[in-house]
Amino acid sequence: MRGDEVFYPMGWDDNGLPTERRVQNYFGVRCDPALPYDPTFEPPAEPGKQQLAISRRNFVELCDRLVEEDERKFEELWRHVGLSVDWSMTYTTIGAGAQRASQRGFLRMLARGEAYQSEAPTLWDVDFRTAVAQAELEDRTMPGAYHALAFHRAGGDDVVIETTRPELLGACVALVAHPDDERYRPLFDTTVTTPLFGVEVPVLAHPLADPEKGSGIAMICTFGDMTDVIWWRELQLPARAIIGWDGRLVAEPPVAFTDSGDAAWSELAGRTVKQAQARIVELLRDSGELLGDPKPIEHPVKFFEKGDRPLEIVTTRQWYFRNGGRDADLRAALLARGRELAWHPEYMRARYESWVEGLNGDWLVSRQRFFGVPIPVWYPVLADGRPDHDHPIVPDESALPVDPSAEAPPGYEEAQRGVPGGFVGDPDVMDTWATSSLTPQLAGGWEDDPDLFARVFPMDLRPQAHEIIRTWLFSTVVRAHAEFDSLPWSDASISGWVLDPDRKKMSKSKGNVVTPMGLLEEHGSDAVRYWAASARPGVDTAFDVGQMKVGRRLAIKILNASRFALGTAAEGPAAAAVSEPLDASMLLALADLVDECTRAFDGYDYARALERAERFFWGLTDDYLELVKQRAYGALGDAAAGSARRALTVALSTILRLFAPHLPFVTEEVWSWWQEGSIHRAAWPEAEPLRAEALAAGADLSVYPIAAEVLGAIRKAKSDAKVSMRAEVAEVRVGDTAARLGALLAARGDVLGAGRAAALITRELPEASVEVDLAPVADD
RNA sequence: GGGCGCUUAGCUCAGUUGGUCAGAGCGCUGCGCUUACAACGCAGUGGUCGGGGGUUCGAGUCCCUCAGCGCCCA
Repeated sequence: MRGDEVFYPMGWDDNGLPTERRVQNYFGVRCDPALPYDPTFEPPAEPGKQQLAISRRNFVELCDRLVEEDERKFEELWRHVGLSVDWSMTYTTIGAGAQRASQRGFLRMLARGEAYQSEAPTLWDVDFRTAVAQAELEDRTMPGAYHALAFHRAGGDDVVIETTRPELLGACVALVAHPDDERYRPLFDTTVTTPLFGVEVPVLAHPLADPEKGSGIAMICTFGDMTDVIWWRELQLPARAIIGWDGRLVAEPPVAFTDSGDAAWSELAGRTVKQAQARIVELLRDSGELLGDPKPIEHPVKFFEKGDRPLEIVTTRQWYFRNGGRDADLRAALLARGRELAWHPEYMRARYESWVEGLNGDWLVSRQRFFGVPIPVWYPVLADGRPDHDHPIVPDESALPVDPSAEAPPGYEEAQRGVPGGFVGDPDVMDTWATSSLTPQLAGGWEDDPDLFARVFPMDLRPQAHEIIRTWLFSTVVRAHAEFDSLPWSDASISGWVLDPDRKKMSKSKGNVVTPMGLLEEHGSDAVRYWAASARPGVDTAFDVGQMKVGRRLAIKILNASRFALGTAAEGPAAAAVSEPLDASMLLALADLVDECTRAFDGYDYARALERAERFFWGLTDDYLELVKQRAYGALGDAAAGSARRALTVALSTILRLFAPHLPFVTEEVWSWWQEGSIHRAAWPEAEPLRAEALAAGADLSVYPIAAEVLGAIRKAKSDAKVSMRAEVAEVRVGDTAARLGALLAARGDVLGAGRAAALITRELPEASVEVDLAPVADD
């Protein structure tokens, strides 16, 4: 509407865990990469009680099938809503184009040293059996208990520590206390032996030990939490991992235990963390090394945001992208990008900054999953059969996308897979954010369509909700900064959430999700859009059917008012320009409205634009339409009627276009009654021509409001008298200042006509007043 | 623990630079079929703008402080 072509494709983020989980539930299957591909496989019609194990390729095929169905439904939904998406440009995060771009992006990061692999303690979801990134964590408050355990000191008293995770005792590598803690200072650099297992461990000092917590001295295990990782690294301790990828305690003790320790371990091996905790508490109680009863507490525990069990920390080899988490200069540069970006609303920038400032490591991008973009590297297999991770083999960019688990790297034959002197493919896929962080590149045809890309990148706007600032927004900034040394877009418009009617976040597990199609059918798309557009940027908004009804009423009002305005135009010719003071006054107010709506949209405040247009429109129908009705039908002569018809036509045309972005269907409908082409490609209204026309007629802005005010007083008098609005009025007496009376008299005919009044008497008074004498009602 | 946001009529919310800003819609009450509109219109009812303090001639509007709610981060 303002002369620019909008590049607005739709993208489906179909890659990743949510799709996998949905496929598992929908078809009743699970992926076992060890199984061979079955080209004839068809999922059962009904998911069985036991999940059916299928090959990775069969699993991915089911994912592809389901996302295709889902995307068809979503497209139908968005078309119904009236989004002006160019559906010919649709992109995904799992399609071949996305895989190519994502792998290309990976290889470029690798070549520049921004992607690297590292064997390190990693946050691990034992159910999904994958590593997860910092951005995917959430803290949940969980019940726990402090268990007081006695460590033994040669020739001295026991040392008592308190831990919430006694099951990790076998992984204990040291005790730690604060360097200034007088209670434990004498113990530093001595050793103690662990209860139950009898392992000798040192007592060390570190400032992260909190003297206020528990007994002030803690056991360091590999690994109970991220603090353990820091202690382990900084104090150069050995690793004694006891939790496997499946979340169960490993079969063999991680270090030599005493004989009784081995016996105890045999009771624990193979148990889940929870089972192991229950058993070890019994064992410690029996041995007398658990002092007193566990003290229940509530404490924050780290979870994968999509996970059901607390995260464990296991040591694995993973791929990382540099994102400023370990590099102060890069962090500063990304913070500067955050300041360069225009945020709507402005205060959302704080979330970006606090996130970037709080990063404590690089971005872990490899996932031990199946439905995703494969990490495009292979590794040589050494003579002893081990993969040589230090010398990854990369494909040529022209060969992308590649699947290293199905294709051989350049210079190798498939027969060499897994054999010494041959190769193995990296088995992992990338984090879904590693692909969706490229959405501007995917949508704009990065390297595939250089002409398009040059025209659309960097883009203007990222619209998204606030909870994924740390993931989608931030990761997209990271990638654009790395690849193009620029922001991916100039502006970000951050929306809130739709909450359920009780202002709770909708979630599948709570079962309070409302899907939109039924509402669109019940209330109409314009009505649902009206409700959505009424929520101010960044603010969560509760689902409100009442607001939708208001929106529907507004749409119907637009139809009716348009019918009237165009109906009067059919009664006779419209003037070339307005001449009546009331009409000119209304046009002046309309010009101000155009300015206000334009300013609001320019500032991304769509809700304000809607609210102002709506307020003006209701005033227009309540007052202006009533005031000009008789004149428009010709009661005051052809010239006066022409001015009214002109004003109504101009006002209708303007208001429709102001509403068009919010209420695309009703405005398009009315537009089609009397205009060529789509309203959505019509020019956005301009204030100046309206103002010029009004001023040429000698406009006085105050005519319209005072005429409306007096009409309102007449209506009130009739309402008080409990008579029809058609009732005749004998006389209206208005007291006011000379200037306002002058404005009122300029619309005298309109006021009398609309009020069905015979006479209007004015007098100058310091206090404004309106008195109305109703005409006597004839008996019949 | 740090940060951000919110707290205005029974409900959902507007109130851009301090001066008709105490508003809208819903709800409720009453009236009305009026050649745009009865699945509607008109009119009315309704709030010490979270508490306290301060700046100012004047404060929902600025400052300080306290409380509650929500979110982000640690």
